[in-house]
Amino acid sequence: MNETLDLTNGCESCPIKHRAVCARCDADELETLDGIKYYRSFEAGQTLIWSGDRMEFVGSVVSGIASLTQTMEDGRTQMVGLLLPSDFVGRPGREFATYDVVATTDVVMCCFRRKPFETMMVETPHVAQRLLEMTLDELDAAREWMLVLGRKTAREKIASLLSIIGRRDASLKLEGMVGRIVFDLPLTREAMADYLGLTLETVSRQMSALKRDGVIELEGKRHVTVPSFERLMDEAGDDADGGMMA
Amino acid sequence: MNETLDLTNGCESCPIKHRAVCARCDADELETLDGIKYYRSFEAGQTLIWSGDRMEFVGSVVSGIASLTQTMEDGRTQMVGLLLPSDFVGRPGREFATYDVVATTDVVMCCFRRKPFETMMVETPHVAQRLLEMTLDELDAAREWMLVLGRKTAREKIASLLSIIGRRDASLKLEGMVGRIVFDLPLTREAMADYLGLTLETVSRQMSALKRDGVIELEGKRHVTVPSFERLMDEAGDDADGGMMA
DNA sequence: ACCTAGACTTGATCTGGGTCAAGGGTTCGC
DNA sequence: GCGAACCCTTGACCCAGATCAAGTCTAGGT
Repeated sequence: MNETLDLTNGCESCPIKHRAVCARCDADELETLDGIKYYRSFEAGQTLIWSGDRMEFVGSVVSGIASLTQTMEDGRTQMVGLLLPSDFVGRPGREFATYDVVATTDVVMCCFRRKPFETMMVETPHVAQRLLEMTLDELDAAREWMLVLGRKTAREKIASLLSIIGRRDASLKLEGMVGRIVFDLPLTREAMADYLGLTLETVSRQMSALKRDGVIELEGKRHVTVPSFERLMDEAGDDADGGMMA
Repeated sequence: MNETLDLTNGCESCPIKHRAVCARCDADELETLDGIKYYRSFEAGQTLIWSGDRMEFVGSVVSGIASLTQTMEDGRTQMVGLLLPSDFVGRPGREFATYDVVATTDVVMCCFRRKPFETMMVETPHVAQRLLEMTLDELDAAREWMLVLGRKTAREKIASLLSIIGRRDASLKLEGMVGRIVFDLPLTREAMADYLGLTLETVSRQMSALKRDGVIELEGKRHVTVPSFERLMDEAGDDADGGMMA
């Protein structure tokens, strides 16, 4: 299940893309980065970082999916971020983690030791600016998610999640987000529930309902076909310019 | 109701605190900033920026409270950010707003024209780094709020909101967050509901319940006394080291 | 003094999604 | 091939919070 690690892809996934940071972007600097940058693999289900742990590295996801989750003492958990390839993990300047980071599928990370990374960041304006951009994108995503969590119905929540995953997945293959989309759900029903603030039973019921109503087709539990992305957006309540013409 | 604008406070509220940006931090540079930096007042209820509008400025809140809200076509609204004094508004590098920004109370903003601010940001590493820090803080706050929205009960949600406002308000006056705290709620019941993903009736009922149970005391609708901050934290489900000893 | 409007409270009722419980399907290891 | 461990589905029931509907309280305005 663990794909072979492709270093070229690793580079393409790198969100930093700066010669002083990403060795793959400028191979002749590899020497000076020895011991600062390294790859690391995690198995599905493994917790990469526990909340409260000292963070030894920051880095970006090369392949696979990880998630940030918060847990209350009584066990209620909420996923607060989904880390897809090229997403950045870790907060420069903060020594201890404030969320659990869990591998949802098998994951390969491109890691940098935290301390030297921080030093480098101060000296390299490019990187701070790139990180700022990425952080602002994450903030936007988090806020979009707050609307989903606070105001949407269970059905809309599921449709929203499917459209996010579908969009991100499909954007690699096509432009324009119209018509048929096919992808594999990288999340269990329970993980979906944790993301959406629902129970896994409700997720299951709503998936069945969306299937019954022809919004999605399911092959097995995970393989999803969306016949009409506009219809899905509609169900999500996002209505991205959809439904304009009668 | 609009307090007299105190420029000294304006400076202290400034999150940027860089001589090339904040004229008040280095008065003799004021000349060169003419036309770039300016103050602006808004009345309670006024919408500072509409989602989709071109953003002419970025800036920080000097006094008062503003909020970021998202609205669905059918009118459901969710507050996705609360802007207290010193918080930054606007996304450098993005031309159009993605949320409504609404003045919850009368608000004074310290504004910078967007274009020159962006140019300056590229040339001044300090500012990008400071903005990164602030954005990371906002991201943390947003994620904390996702847990609240997704997994907490109405009573816990109210307690969480009160503890956030109380903490931020009281931190100006005392350290250590223990015992009695007194503050004025800057939000209507409806705004609280929009923040918490509830209806205003539920907010009202839970406020009454917390009062009945002695967690808070109310004088009028807005003046809140919290006899025991630990108790409030407990109600919020945060249990900040509280309840250790039987 | 009276009127109006906005902010808030409280009650009665309804319902979406939670909870509890009993299955089914697949994929392991043996 | 058989049990065990997951992951998922479906049904029956219940309850927290939404919805609908009166009010109350206070601050202005005339």
